[in-house]
Formats: sequence, structure tokens, C-alpha cells
Amino acid sequence: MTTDYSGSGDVSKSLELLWGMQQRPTRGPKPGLTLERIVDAAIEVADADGLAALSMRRVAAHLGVGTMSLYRYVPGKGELLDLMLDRVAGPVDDDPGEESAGWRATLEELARGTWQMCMKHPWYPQVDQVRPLLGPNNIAGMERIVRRLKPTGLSDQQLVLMISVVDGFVTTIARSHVNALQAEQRTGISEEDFWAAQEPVLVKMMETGRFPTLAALDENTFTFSYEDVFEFGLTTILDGLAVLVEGGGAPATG
Amino acid sequence: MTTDYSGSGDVSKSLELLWGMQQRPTRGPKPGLTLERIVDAAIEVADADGLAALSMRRVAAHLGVGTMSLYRYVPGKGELLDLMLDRVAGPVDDDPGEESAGWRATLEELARGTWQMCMKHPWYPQVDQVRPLLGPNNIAGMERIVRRLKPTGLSDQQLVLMISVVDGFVTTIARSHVNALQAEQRTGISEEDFWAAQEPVLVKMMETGRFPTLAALDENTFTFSYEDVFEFGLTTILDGLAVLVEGGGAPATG
DNA sequence: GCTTAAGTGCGTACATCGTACCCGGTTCAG
DNA sequence: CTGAACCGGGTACGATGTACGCACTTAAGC
Repeated sequence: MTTDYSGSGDVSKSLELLWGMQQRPTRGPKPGLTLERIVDAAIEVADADGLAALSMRRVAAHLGVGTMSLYRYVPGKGELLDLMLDRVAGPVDDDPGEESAGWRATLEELARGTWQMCMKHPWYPQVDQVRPLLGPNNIAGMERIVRRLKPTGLSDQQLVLMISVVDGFVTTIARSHVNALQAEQRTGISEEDFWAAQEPVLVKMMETGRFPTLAALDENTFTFSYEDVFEFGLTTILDGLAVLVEGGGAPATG
Repeated sequence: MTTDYSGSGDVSKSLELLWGMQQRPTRGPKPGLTLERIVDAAIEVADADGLAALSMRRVAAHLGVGTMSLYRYVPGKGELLDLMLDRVAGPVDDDPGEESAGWRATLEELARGTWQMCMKHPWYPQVDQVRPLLGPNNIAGMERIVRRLKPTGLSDQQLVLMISVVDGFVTTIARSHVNALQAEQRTGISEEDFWAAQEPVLVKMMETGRFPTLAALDENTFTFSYEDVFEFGLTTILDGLAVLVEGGGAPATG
């Protein structure tokens, strides 16, 4: 597995496990583990040492069992990842008092909630969710957010597109952020040292006069943080969606 | 290497190779390979069989040489990846006739250009560019785009943030798109079959009445393509940036 | 209570990866 | 002509996911 994808295992098997559809067999010895404990252990390993360190051997060692024992509970690593993803997606506390909040507050809350979850589980944004498995927590979260966006009067497809754009943006910035943090640990080179290493060559090239615009940039041009990008991008996207939602006479494609 | 990152090798070494600062040693036999041929071969392998199939062994085999011979030219796989990234970023044909185009046309052109490059080299958006190496082609592209955005009168930092948001968005959607395409090949399960596999469980859960909003969604809610998301998101972002650039009396607070 | 089939725990083995290390052959500076 | 520097590349190591098979445990059927 070069990169980690959702939905890379047996989809039906994953769904059965997600929705708790397994029936306990009657014969044979009682299992010493539970699915829950395995998923928890996997999340702990990934939280502590990163997605790259998440291996079946590590999870088993964390539980004090043999590696191959895990395969009695989970078909493979792909399915385990799907279970981890739905686990950290919830549960959502469905506060009925917030029903009346506007679309903008709803999307902003979604964005900030996802951001904080990514900070707590840095491996989450590193998983490519091209084929998301619809587990209980993901479905519940979707239900909640769509319900609160309904009053905008947009089409269902437009609602889902709005959510996709906002959530995709947040996950992307979060991934960049955690990648940067982990790059420091992985390489032993701090962000500052990395850019400092490029400076000599950069300065040399700027002095050639081939890049006049870049050479004349302000000193503080690149001093923003990932949080700054998050705020800038979120404002931009919400402003852009306002044109669509509030029919601001803009040339929206519909 | 679980995931592929830019700037994961020796930064100084990569920069020397990128800017062609190696001096040919006088002694010893003439090299049978060139850096260019190795980078080209690596790109061909990645284009044809995906980033996961890009290995030193495959590149060497493609060139008809022993695996370890590559290490005479490139310090390691990380540095090779950096060279590949700058290679496909250019060269840009610097058309002076387009200087006068507005900021919106400039960013839209950037977005569509990046998108097309990602379609030609599907591995490109799969590389996490947390620590981009500033090679000649990347620098030239940056110079060109910043020069064309200067007339907006925004601060240099805001210009770079605009570029970050647009480029980050395009790369993200492109990655999702190519991941979806490759998931079909990797798993042998088409996108349709994947969703069809989830349907029985979904229908069952919708019938429980726990998710009334989702159960009532239009049939065509999820029928959009990645191109649709690209267009929707691009319009949204450009509309949002218009609020910033044109200082518009747009409904910012919503 | 005995047999037997199912289930559990897990050790071993294999293919794949990047690359450290080493050796033999080649080329030119002195 | 000698020796240092360089090229090509074979071998080996530790890591990964997991297929396979074996020993042990349990409860159903008699």
C-alpha cells in the first residue's frame, strides 16, 4: 500500500462491520479481542506515530497479541482503515438549538469542526477518501448538515456541492499542515532550516535579473501560517457561495 | 516511503541537480546515462503505471541498466521525485500578449492549465508538495503569474494567498479525479459497482426513518462528475476573490 | 460423555520496496 | 606507469501486508 485510500478493502465486509451486522458464531472458543478494541488501538497508534507507522504488526503489538490474530476480526488493513475513519467522524451531538442558524454559520461550523478533528487525528486528512464508506457516523453527520442547509432553497445537488467544496478545502489545508509538522520529525529538518537551505540558490537566481517581479516582493510575503491560509480560503469560499445562495446577480453556472 | 512527498531528499543536492550546478569530474569512465534520461524514464514509468509503480528497479529496468547504477546520478528516490516535479512544471511559453488580461482570466487560466497538466501526468497531484523545491520551471511559472496579478493592487502576501487557494483547489480535485480512475484499475471494481455495493445497506438504513432528510433527497443529487465539482468550485473561489479584489459591496457577512 | 466441525491464536514464509555496502573494471592526473 | 577517482551493478537487510497451515478450544449432535 503506497498511499492509503478509503474503500480499498472488501466493501460489503466493511459495511457489515461498520453497521454491526455480524452474528456471533456459537461454536469455538470465545474471542479474546473485540473489533472496538482493535479500532481503538489502531487509532492510538496512528495518533501517536503517524499514518506511516500504522502497520498490522504495530497494532497487534499495542494490543499484546500476535499479528495474524487481527485477521480473525478484520479482513485486512483496508477495512480497518474504513472503520477508523467512521469512528473519528462521530458521534455528533445533535443540538436542536442550532437548527435556526444560517447557512453561512452552518458551513463555518462544519469547517471549524473538521479542522479541529484533523488536528486531533493528524492521520485523518492524509487518507484519500475517494471511495468513502458510508458508516453510521458519517451518515449522521451528513443528515445533520444537509438538514440545516435545506432552508437556502438550493437544489439538493447544489447543497452537496457546497459541502464538498468546503470540506475538501478544509481537509486539504489540514493535510498540508500536518504534513509540514510531520516533515520536521521525519527529516529532522525544521521548516525554517528547509527554507534557509534554499536561500543561497534563490538569492543567486534573483540576482540574475531573470525574475524581476519575484525579486521585488515584500519581505513578509511568505510569512503566513496554515491557520492564515485556512481563514483566507474559508472567507473566500463563503463569500463565493454567498453569490450563489443570495443570488447576488453574479454569473453563477447553476 | 508510505506516501510520496516533495523535498524529502537532500535539499542542497536536489537544488544543485535542478539548477545544473554539477561539475563533470575529469577522472574515471564517461557516464553511460544522463540525469535527463533518468528523469524522463521515471516520468514515463509514473505516467504509464502510476506513482505506486514508480520504483528504482522499474526505472532502471526501463533504461536497461542495473538498479544501483541510478544512484551514481541521483542521491535517492526523494531527489528524483523533486526533479520530476520541476520537469513537468515547464517550460512555460511566456506569451507577452496576455499581459493585459484581468486577474480573473489569469487565475482561471492558471487553474485550467494546472488541471490539464494533472490529467497528462496523473501522478503529479498525488505527490504532497509540503516542501516544494524551487526549481527553474516552478520559479518561472511563479514569476509569470505574480507579474500578471500585480495590477490588482493587492499586497504581495494576498497575491500569493490567492494563488495558493486556487492552485490548492485544482490540485485537490485533480487528485480525487485520478484517484477515482486508478481505484477502478487497482481494485477491478468500477465506480458504479462500488456505489451499488453500498446501496442495499443504505436503503435499509434509510427505511429506518433515522435519516429523513437524506432519505428525501433528489435522485440526481450525487450524479455530478469531477469536472462539475471543478467548475463549481472554481466559480465559487473566483466569486469570493472578487469580493476581495474589487472591494465589492458584496454580502460578506451573511 | 464422546466425537467432530467450527473458530481462535499465531508462527512461518513470500514478494516488494529503498538503499548501504562492496567489488571489479575504466579512465586520466601526476 | 602508477594510483586515485569514478562507473556499473550484484548482494543483502529490514520493513511491509497477508496466505497458509498447525495446535488448541469450544459447543452441537449423538
